[in-house]
Amino acid sequence: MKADDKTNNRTTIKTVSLAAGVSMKTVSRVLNKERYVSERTRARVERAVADLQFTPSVAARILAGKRSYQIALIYDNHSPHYIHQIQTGVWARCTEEGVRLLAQPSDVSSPNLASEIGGLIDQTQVDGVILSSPVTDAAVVLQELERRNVPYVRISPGTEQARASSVSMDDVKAADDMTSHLIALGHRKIGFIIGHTNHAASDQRLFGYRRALDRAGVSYEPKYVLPGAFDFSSGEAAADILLDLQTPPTAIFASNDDMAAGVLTVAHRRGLALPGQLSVAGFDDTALASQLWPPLTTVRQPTRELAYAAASLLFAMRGEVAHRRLPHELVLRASTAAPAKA
Amino acid sequence: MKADDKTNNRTTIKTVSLAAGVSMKTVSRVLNKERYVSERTRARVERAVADLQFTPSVAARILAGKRSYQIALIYDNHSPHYIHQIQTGVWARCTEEGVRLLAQPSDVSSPNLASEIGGLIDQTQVDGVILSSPVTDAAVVLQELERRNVPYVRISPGTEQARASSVSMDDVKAADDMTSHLIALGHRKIGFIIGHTNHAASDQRLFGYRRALDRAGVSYEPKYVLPGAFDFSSGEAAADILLDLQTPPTAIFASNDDMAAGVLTVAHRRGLALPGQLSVAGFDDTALASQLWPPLTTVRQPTRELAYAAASLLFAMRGEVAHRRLPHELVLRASTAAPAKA
DNA sequence: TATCAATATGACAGCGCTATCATATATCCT
DNA sequence: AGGATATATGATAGCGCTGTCATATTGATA
Repeated sequence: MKADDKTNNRTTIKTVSLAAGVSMKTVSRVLNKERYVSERTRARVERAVADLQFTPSVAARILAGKRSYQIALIYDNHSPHYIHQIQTGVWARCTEEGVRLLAQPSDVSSPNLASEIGGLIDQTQVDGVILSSPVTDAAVVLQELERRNVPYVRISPGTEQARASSVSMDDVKAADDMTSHLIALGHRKIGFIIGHTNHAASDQRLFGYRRALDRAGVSYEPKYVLPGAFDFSSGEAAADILLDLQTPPTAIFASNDDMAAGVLTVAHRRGLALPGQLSVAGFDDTALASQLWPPLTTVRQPTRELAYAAASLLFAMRGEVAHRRLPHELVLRASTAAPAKA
Repeated sequence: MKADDKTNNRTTIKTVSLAAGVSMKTVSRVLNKERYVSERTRARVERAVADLQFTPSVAARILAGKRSYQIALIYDNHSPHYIHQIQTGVWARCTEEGVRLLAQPSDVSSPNLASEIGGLIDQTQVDGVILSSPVTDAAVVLQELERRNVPYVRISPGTEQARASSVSMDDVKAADDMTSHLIALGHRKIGFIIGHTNHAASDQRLFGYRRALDRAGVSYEPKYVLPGAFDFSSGEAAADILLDLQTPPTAIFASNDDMAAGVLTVAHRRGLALPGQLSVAGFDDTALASQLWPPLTTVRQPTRELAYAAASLLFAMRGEVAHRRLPHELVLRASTAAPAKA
């Protein structure tokens, strides 16, 4: 990349101060909405800023001040749709606040995760971090952030920790709701595909499934519960096993939509009538859910809203720990129905 | 967000220079891989850097130097999957280069698009920009970047411009290939759903479709060609119209996978046997394509690779304009087959 | 009117780097 | 050997802001 010849005619705070007839410091005060600036002066400065189309240099602000006007979003998630929602939500809130967002993909299984994140902080001096699952549960990361005294918020499906702020939804309740829906339709043999083990939500959803069965007096059958990894192919694999059972389930509840899509594919491949011979439910309400056939019954996870709320929490942070819980919603589509008579 | 008490014990280039027994400037030279540093000195400095876990402050570098070690990726695309691929590709190359990536969602239809981007550049002093479709074709943006002398690369499906570097795939050829595939299967009545009009690729794909028909001596029927907007519901709408025709097409080629998913849904809803009664083809090979039923025949667009190549081009830029074209690939799955006998 | 706090503004240092220029040493040629 | 280069290193001045401290200016209070 060619060295860009910035022939020093940048508009700086000095240019503005000259134009407005005040000191640099006063311009700085206006820019930062500090107290003790008279209305007249403020107006004059704002005028000059607008006329000159002045935009302060983030670099200089970071170097001189304590704030960097940047926060980082750290994620390691293989669902593009989920990440996109998270990014969009956080970004929206950042824009309102005039703060820049650095998106930082990472790898929770990397041995030097903590030092990578430490490096990021040193380099960019971000003044806050938002963590999305499963990085929310990487102890080394939390430690690193605490050691460096960097405020952070966890977007954490289902889990709250006393030490750090978080936003979450009630995964247990959501899975319970979905399972109860299937039971209400008349299903008694309900398969369940667990999510990836490094996501805290996976346990929560499993627990919700069991709780609903329990309450309804439906016996829990370990053979109906299989591990998955939140991806399409693990959904296919689990579905094949479930449908090969002597008494296969009449409904399968997958811990996310991708795995549910895998179940649908297997069902189609086997020529099953859907939803008559097999009901399928997912979790997340990704774009995928409504584009499948039959359209997928699922749980709408308020991802974008969670992300937005997380950023709000970060900006409002004053040292204390806070938690926000956002409501989920059962989205009933055509992939679930009463089981066919035996 | 609480003001982070940076109790000034930051490791700086000065700390390192003291430890290594050289001047600050020499440390800087090593950091920037400049010439004229002896092997012995370089080793000593690198040692000190490692020992102290030193990471230079991006802010100070930007302020002092000409480079900012940051580039921006500007996009406005409603396909999370596409954006994710682009981000991942660019990010990978940036990481190799030690450059930070700012992701900048934008809105091509916004009247102050140019000034937003101007502001971004002023604020962050990015030393290069990567544009993804459809921002690639927003004239105001290109002008703004040129005016400010910021190097940029366009990730531009199908279009090359003499004035700016770009990476692209051959959309015309790809659409031609797919259409030819359908013709080879025996289809003569082939529906086509055009992409969103603000994407340059849309025209290209349409042209490829026509060219293939032409070459094969299949007559072009305007009634088989409908507008779309690259989203699921426009695919559904177009499919409904096409399948309501007196002599409906035996195959439908949609300009992207989302619209193809819409076509599949309509076909299922109408109880058509797939692919016997209707072949469906998409474009992009998003994750969706293989998760639908039947799995979708589509064109694999090398999105990630395009993004990676775009970043490479940007870093290698020395003022001259360059173009790279990457190969696409026909992905044949179960959604296309010979038409059923009439 | 004198005294104090609250309000309003500015001068100036310095954040952590890189650019520029000066200087010192090694290597080459005729 | 004696200059002319190429190589290697350092001293110093900013980059564009914000923090700190000093200095008005006002209004409120006794």
